[in-house]
Amino acid sequence: MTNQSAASCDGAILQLNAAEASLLANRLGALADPVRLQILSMISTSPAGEVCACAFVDPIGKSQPTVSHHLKVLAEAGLVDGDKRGRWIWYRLTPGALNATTAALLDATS
Amino acid sequence: MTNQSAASCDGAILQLNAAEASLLANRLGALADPVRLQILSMISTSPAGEVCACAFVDPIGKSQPTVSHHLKVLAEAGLVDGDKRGRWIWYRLTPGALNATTAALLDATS
DNA sequence: CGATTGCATCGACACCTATCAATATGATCT
DNA sequence: AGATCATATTGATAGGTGTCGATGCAATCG
Repeated sequence: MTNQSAASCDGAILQLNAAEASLLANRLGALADPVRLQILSMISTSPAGEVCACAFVDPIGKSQPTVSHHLKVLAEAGLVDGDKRGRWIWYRLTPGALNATTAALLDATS
Repeated sequence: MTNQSAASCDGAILQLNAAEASLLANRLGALADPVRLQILSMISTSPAGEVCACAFVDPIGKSQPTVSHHLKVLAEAGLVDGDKRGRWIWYRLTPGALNATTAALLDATS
């Protein structure tokens, strides 16, 4: 192989700009936590499609403030939506949000 | 509505145990960074399907050690694979790795 | 051989994040 | 109204992470 060091490192084009990459990274970051994945899993497998906030603490084994923190992260990422009914808040998955994120990821990586 | 606080918070079952959740969270964490997403994007859109490590630094605008760090994270997550040829290391996507992660995520959230 | 080049590693730093105890808030029950 | 309960917020802390300059290492070049 001849020496073509300059040419060897050309040809790669930046498809994803920094802003788009950060946006997608943020959405993926909201998913990259075991507690949040367990929360999403519990909601998705719940017969009613919604779970009371109080129902996460015991199975997941974290404190109530910690669970509350993760629910907030998920809500701010648009992955879940809380509905206050009486003293309780029922969380459900935001329709299409998860699929949108995975689709964006697969799209960004062709 | 009568007071059934105890019953109100039952019925949600933990599907994803902590170990499975951590494993998936780690894989997602490897994706949850703008620089790493840009790296994956550049490789995926490269005509040859592989990109020299030196080709990431300029377009992404981070230092060489920083890029090297992110390539290591991606490699340890099994998302990319580096092939040393001469003085250069060519990175390509690990076939199926991205699809496997998104599939695991969608599966965990039914 | 010595010089150069591509990449990894190290050390340091700033920043972010997960976690919990304590407390606040706001709604319901008695 | 006062007590109780579900949830959020605050404050503090420990550990993780992105970043870069400096340096080391291994391979190629001259």
